[in-house]
Amino acid sequence: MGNVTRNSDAGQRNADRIYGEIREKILSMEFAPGSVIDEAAIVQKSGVSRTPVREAIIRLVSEGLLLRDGRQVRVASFDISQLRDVFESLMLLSRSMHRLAALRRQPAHLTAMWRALQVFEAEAEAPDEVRLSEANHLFHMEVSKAGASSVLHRFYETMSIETLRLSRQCFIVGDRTGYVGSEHLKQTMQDHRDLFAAIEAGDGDEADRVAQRHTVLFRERLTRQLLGMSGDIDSFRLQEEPGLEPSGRRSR
Amino acid sequence: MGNVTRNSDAGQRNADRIYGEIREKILSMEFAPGSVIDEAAIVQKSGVSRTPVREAIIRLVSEGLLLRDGRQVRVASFDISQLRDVFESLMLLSRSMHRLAALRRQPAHLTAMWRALQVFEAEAEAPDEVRLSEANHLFHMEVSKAGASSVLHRFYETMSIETLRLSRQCFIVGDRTGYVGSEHLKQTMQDHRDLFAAIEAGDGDEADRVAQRHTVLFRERLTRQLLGMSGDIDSFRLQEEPGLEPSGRRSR
DNA sequence: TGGATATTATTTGTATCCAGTTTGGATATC
DNA sequence: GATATCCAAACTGGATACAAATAATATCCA
Repeated sequence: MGNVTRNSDAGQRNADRIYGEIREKILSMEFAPGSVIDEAAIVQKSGVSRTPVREAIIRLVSEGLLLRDGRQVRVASFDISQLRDVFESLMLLSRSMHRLAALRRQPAHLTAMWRALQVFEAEAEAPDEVRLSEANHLFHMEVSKAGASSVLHRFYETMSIETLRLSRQCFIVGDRTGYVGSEHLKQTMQDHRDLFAAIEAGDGDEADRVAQRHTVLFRERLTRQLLGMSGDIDSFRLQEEPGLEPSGRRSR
Repeated sequence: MGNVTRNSDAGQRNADRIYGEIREKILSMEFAPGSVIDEAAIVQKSGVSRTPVREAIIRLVSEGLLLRDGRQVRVASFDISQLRDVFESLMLLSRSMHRLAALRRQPAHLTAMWRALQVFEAEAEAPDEVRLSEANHLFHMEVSKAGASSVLHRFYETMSIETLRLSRQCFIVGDRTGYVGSEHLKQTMQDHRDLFAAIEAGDGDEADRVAQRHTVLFRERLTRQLLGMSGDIDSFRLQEEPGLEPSGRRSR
């Protein structure tokens, strides 16, 4: 079960619980980007009253995961005009954060990072994209905790959540041929290990460099997915479609 | 009247109005950092019911201006352990943002920036610290709009709000001797003009450099204020306090 | 007199209710 | 048949009523 949620249950208030549930559904794409949130339905399903549901929605709007669209509330969606901004900010924050992590990590941080890294590598065996991206997110969160200042950590977490959604969105709409076992996944794991090594060694420059590389790698995967290029495009077999007269051979 | 608030009234909903009012009171230090928010009192004064007041509080908690302290809600306060983080993040975001602004500014941005710059300089004549810091904030917001991506702008705005509060807090608790007309103020205005020039010229490197200088200047003013050093500390006249026996001369 | 427990009061979280507004559908008229 | 108008239903924002939890005070016993 996914749990990217901050308040990992132990939820005291109903409002917190509902908040976590809706958030999870948004991040897991169960609530599709752009779809409207039906408050009444959530009230019905959850069994609580409108008040805690409304609080949850208010918070999610404030965080940017939901947004008010005139009268109704929608799940925030992505458009291409945001892509540049997102990657730009991710690059900036990621590099700075990893540099700081290398300079400030404590032994406890290293332990937590290593554990998260191994969880990711374990997940990389099984072909579950959702769990994998979640493990990846959690690894980067551990790193962020290791060194980022509280402020930077918060910003980086916001960006990371954003990219998690973006990644899943691209996975759904885009090309999803054989990610598990792919070259990209191998490179990702290598990056993680390099990041860990640099941070463990306290090498800020190296951490910065690898973080940069890692962000580029991520960006290229997404763009490739979006553009539908599954590696070598030349391997396509263009075959005559049945039921077309010979003269109907289309250009392209 | 201060108006650092985003939704500059025209607020349709009661909740929005209350949100803006509370936010303003927090930023203006009318609601002191650390003090508890009395929901009932706000309900009484505003004349609306608990529902919109609660919505406002929920949003402000989500933004970090308020925070839940067990049962009650307090105005977020500063402690010295945050200072490093704040300046670190401010430096990072400020430099990046100004660089982007130089690379992407449109004519409309330049107009707005120039107007805000002149408002600041006009305020610099009158000795009103609150209005001055607000004009300063608004200038930097215009710059941020000029070039920062939507994401970066949001982060920078958050930091800027944070530093605005920090600045006012330091002004209240710290040394406040003759800021208006001071060397620091002159340097601030010069920085603003240099920033504008660099951005107008599209010189990203220069914008970055000046932004860095400006952030250092700001940081040094705050630390000086906090440490209570009003310029040359040697000018203190140490005089015998009346009503103390000669042997009672305290160490420091 | 001091400490502990019980009771009360205040505050916060939740539920329900009400009013205003908007949307969808149905009917009537052109 | 199409369009316009009106009515109804549903939803949102806001108000209030209710319940639960915590804090404060008072009383009783040692």
